[in-house]
Amino acid sequence: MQFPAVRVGCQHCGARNRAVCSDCVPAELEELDRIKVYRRFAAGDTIAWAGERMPMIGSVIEGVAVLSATLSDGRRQTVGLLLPSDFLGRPGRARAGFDVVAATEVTFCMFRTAEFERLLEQSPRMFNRLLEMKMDELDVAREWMVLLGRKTARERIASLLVLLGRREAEIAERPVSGRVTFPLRITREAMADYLGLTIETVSRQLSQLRREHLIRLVENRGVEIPDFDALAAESGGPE
Amino acid sequence: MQFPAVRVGCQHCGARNRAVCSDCVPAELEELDRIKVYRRFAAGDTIAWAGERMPMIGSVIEGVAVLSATLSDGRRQTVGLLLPSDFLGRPGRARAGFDVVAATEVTFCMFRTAEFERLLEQSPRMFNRLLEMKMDELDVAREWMVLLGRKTARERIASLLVLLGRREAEIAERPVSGRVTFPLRITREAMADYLGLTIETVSRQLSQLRREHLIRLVENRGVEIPDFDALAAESGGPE
DNA sequence: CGCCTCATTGATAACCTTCAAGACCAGTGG
DNA sequence: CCACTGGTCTTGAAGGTTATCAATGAGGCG
Repeated sequence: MQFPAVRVGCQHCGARNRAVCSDCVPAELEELDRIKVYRRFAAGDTIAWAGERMPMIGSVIEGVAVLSATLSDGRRQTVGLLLPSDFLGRPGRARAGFDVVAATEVTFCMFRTAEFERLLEQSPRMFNRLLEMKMDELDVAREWMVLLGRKTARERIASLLVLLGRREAEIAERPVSGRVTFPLRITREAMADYLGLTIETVSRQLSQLRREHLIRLVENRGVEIPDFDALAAESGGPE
Repeated sequence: MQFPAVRVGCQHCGARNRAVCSDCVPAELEELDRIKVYRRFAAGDTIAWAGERMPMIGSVIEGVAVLSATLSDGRRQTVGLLLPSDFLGRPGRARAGFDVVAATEVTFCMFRTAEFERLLEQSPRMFNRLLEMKMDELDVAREWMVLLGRKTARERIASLLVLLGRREAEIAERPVSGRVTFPLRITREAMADYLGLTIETVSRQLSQLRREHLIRLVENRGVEIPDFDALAAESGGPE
């Protein structure tokens, strides 16, 4: 299901400093402003199906969407998180490579693919920014391959919480150490799909971390990390 | 250990039609020709360490290199294969994100990072090609995330053999069905690192597939697939 | 209240890893 | 020539981690 969403001027956009448009000059922003459309999706909505045409591409403004693949027998693996300012879509390719699903209510700032590609050609700044973002995504995907291939369930949970906590602190421009608190916006199922686990294992490992006072859970969806570095030490990182 | 390698003119380069330089016009090729250096590495050589400076970036001309991550306790996960024409390095970033290791003897066509970046700025064609290649890498990495997160050991082995068999058939320009034969160039350890398994599990699953006549092994390193589609059906693909 | 989704917890089982032993082969040096 | 060594691979037995199956609880909403 799709809802209309309030359209905000680019100058006041929350994703402005990190999105694909972040290096744009005022003239380019005006152009984007003219062709952009806001789209809001409810939690659970499928935004695009793997293999189907994607008529629009754009940035997440608010909320969380996921990229995921489904095997024939129903097994599912999330292969990417789309958080505010992240870009959805592959310019130059008409079809989606993966399912795109709204994990929470999510708002996109979208463009018709053809129009966006035309602007991209005329804006080396935006083109460059897109390359940077795609290379960042690639690094993130590869880090996640390490998690999926080699980390234990406990380490996977810790890694995810560290990732979300770090992202939260960055956005709030707070130090990423000591006490960190943030809302877990996604369900256990979404966590399991992302971590390559089952919801039961996710639940058990969260409980275990809670029993060890490495985290606290507030009504299932709020996370408090009393000592960020202590949790990070459980995430099986490289050093 | 590093060996000198014969320097070939770009016009006659085997990677020319698929590498980052594939869309370059003659003037750009001349420029690249002037600043390129060939480097050859022996199987097992470490080409770059994660976190260290990478003074050169460039394309694989021949052989296989892998990108991999190592956790503090020695667990290792391969996160990318570099095959001929693939690009190594992240323009704009001085340090390697992962270890780069020669899986076989491998030859690179390399450039000083700064010089390459300068050319990149002046060549929208090459810039565009680089973006395409990075987005391809991203899709491949995400497909592999599905394997690492959800597939069984048997499916992982089948997937790898199908991948290698398909590439072999493509290069030989033969149909990718019926009987397919190719050399396994890599060790069981390299397979295990790529598949997120142990060498024992790799060995057992290969033996199991052999017992079921889905594959034949010739002296441990040659693979014969009597019925490609039958093996593909064991790979746990999406449909 | 009944019904739904989401989450937790327990019991059991499956799969893969770990530990261990041995085969095979190539290279090396006595 | 042969013993010795190191590397690669296979196979077996045992154990651990996670999945599966099942029951229950908590919270939202008609």
